[in-house]
Amino acid sequence: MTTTSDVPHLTFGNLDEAIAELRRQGLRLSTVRRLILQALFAADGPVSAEYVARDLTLDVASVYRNLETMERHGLVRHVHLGHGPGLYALVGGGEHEYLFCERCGAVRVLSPSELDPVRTGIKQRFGYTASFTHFPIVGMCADCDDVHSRSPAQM
Amino acid sequence: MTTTSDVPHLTFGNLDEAIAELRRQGLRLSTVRRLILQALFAADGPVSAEYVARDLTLDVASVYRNLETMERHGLVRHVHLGHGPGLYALVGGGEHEYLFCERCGAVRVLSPSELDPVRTGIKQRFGYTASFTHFPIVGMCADCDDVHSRSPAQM
DNA sequence: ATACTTGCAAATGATTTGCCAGTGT
DNA sequence: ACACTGGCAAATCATTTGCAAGTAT
Repeated sequence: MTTTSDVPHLTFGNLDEAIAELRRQGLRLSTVRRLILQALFAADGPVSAEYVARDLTLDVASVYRNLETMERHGLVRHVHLGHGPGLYALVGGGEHEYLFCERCGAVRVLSPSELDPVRTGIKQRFGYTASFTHFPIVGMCADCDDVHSRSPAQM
Repeated sequence: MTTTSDVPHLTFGNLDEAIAELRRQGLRLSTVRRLILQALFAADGPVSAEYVARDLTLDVASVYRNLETMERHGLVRHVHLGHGPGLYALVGGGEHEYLFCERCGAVRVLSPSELDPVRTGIKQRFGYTASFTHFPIVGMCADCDDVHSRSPAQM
């Protein structure tokens, strides 16, 4: 599986901005919260609560609780790429919509503007204002499409 | 919450066709399987395993097992509309892609051709061949968009 | 007759909640 | 000081698996 987002996950310019926002939201800055933000900031894509907890030797429950709190306050967001746990990422600067290849697992992270033309088409045809932040656009990436049409072997 | 699919969920022309396909797949027709197919056929949209089990007084495990088997054989498919259990529907004639309003819960069921223009746009821009059968297009339906822009009250 | 299916119980994975001790402001 | 937060245990929800008895072909 290839991750097409070579650019490190764009979020707040730096950790301090995220922390500032957290305070602006009236949230306390606990050690655990700082650690979680650091972890999300360092990650090169969305990660599971379990991963964060294990990585930092924190209780998963605390991690879930904090992610949920920070999500309610707009600092964090989670996606579902297929089955398995939800994956969390910092909200911030740029990218938070997803294309997911169900064959190889490739995740392409996009900034909203990149999907605006698609969104416009959907709005015009169906009247829905679509968002691909919580569920990705699922499909087959170009590489897998090729492989797939060359070899008749089904997935 | 409004279900925009007024037309009964299109699948196989009738139950017998689904059963014929089941046999063609080398699967046995047990009482439980017939009941499940009937239930899916009668439903006006995708339903949870739990719902089917409760409705028919069957064990959820059996229902899951059968749905999974039939899904592997292409008779059935499941979607995730938000959190909560997966929702199952018969595959067949027509409609099995979804638009889901995350505000009011409205589900609009579409046949693939209706989303082909959207798919084409995605293919051209990103090289992905998208499918909205497993995850819907999530967004805000026209009604909710209106309400939302009129009243500043957030969801 | 044989292989596949069933219900029931128990296991698993993801996430949530209750509770009391500890910490941020 | 006081309200919020952390860890730990237990609960909950969705789904899966093991197993012995029952059923379809």
